Amino acid sequence: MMKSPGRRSLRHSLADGLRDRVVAGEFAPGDRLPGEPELARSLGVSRSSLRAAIALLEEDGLLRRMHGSGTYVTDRPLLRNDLSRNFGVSSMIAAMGLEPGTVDETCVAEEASAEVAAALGVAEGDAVSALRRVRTAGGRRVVDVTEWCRLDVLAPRAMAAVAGGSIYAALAERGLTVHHGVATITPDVAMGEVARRLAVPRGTLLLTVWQVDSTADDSVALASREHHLADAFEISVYRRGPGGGGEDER
Amino acid sequence: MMKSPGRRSLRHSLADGLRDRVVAGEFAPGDRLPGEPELARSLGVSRSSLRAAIALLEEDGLLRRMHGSGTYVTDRPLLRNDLSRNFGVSSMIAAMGLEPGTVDETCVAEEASAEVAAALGVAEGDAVSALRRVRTAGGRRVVDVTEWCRLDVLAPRAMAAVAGGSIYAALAERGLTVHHGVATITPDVAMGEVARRLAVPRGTLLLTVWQVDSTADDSVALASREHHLADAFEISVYRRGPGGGGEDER
DNA sequence: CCCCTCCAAGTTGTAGGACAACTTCGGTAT
DNA sequence: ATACCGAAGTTGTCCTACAACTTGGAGGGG
Repeated sequence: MMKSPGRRSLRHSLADGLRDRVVAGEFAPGDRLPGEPELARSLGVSRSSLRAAIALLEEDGLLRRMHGSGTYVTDRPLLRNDLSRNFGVSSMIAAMGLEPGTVDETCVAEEASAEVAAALGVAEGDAVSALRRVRTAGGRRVVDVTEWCRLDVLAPRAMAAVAGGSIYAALAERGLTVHHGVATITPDVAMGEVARRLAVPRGTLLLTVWQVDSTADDSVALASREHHLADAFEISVYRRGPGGGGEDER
Repeated sequence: MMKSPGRRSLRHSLADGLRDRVVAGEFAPGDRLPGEPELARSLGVSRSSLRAAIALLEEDGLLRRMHGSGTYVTDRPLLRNDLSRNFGVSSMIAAMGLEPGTVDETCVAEEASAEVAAALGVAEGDAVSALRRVRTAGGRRVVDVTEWCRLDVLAPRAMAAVAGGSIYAALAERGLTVHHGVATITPDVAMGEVARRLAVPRGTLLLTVWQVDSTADDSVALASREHHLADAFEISVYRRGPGGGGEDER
């Protein structure tokens, strides 16, 4: 039938549409959705596709299906900062209702550290593009971000053109849409340059997020390190299982 | 057709089976799986159910489907500690190849703090069951865990019977299988009692995980706070999107 | 020999219908 | 009032067919 939005797979478009309707409040938490046959008819798609879309949202924890009963909206209010979905610091800040900003932005070509080199698949010491900036929320410095790219992916000049915007958007314009990433979280304290950039005393508690982003074909597009002010915002994760990952649990 | 394992929905059983075969190495990272029709026949299920199972694993980041080409195993090596799936500290420790242990275990009824009360849905100051213990990995103290329950869910006596085991198992025996949870992560430093229990100097960096676990019908079953030693193990998260959650990204 | 085009086979994506398994709720008999 | 039963509605699974897409190889032209 209709095939208006983008050309991602139909079930993803359907899932997005349903997600929007849920967050818009059309279906309140705890409500039961219309039956699949009816909903599929009203959307002009087959029940198969609709079910695939619902499965995505169920996996996200937004919906919950009960055999013989119906499909319900989860009671859980939307996570303030769901680390498994929200991408980009500015969207996290915006999600809290604060005005995102950028200061102290510098962009250079630098030699890759061992860690960065391993992530980007280059040799240690090779030149890579690096974009460093401090993100502000309502004028307050909250995150110190450094992002690294291979030179052939985004030259320093192109990286500098990002200018306060999202580097994901710049990559997407070059046909490199980030599909997923793996983030590692460690506690930390502000020292030296980081403390100065964030304008906090040495020893201030930080949450450091080291992340490697890849495209749909698993090629690494971006590596980044974010130093978050501990009290700036909460970082949450929706955890599934157990029961989805094998029966260990001694 | 056959319906051997458990009686969770078929697609979840299929997903578990496939996941096991992948982690067992039957399909190496980058490999292409057999076609859906063939795989469905060999498993004795319909292609619809198989597709639903594959969709789950794709959402987990384990598989990747490409229209017209095939279904591939993700290159990403299995995350050491995927916070969005691994449940329970002992399984995290076991996943690292270390021997999990428990020391300093105490179980009492105590008055609920404001935070605990809000999570469990009781009034502040009401009595709740509390289980506190230190988890060890290979003999080293790595996590200080406190878990709270409503009295009618798990009485202190029943909670004490857990004795070094998983509280999830104890809950499951009472028909309360934990279906999902929401974890909030903050950096922290060891102070006072926590430092003493973990046998580290004051000021040692910690990663604190506050978590609320719920059953399939969204009723809260358990709240917990874990103080992780910063250098004990890495905590990682697989992040999907962007493109799955609406087009913000200024 | 190299390169380009085109086609055929194989793959995943979607459609649509049928039935099974399950829940819910109201009616009915006890 | 209570227990039982059944009809209606819902999600779960199966089946077949076709559309959309990718891949690789055959074949021809340079």
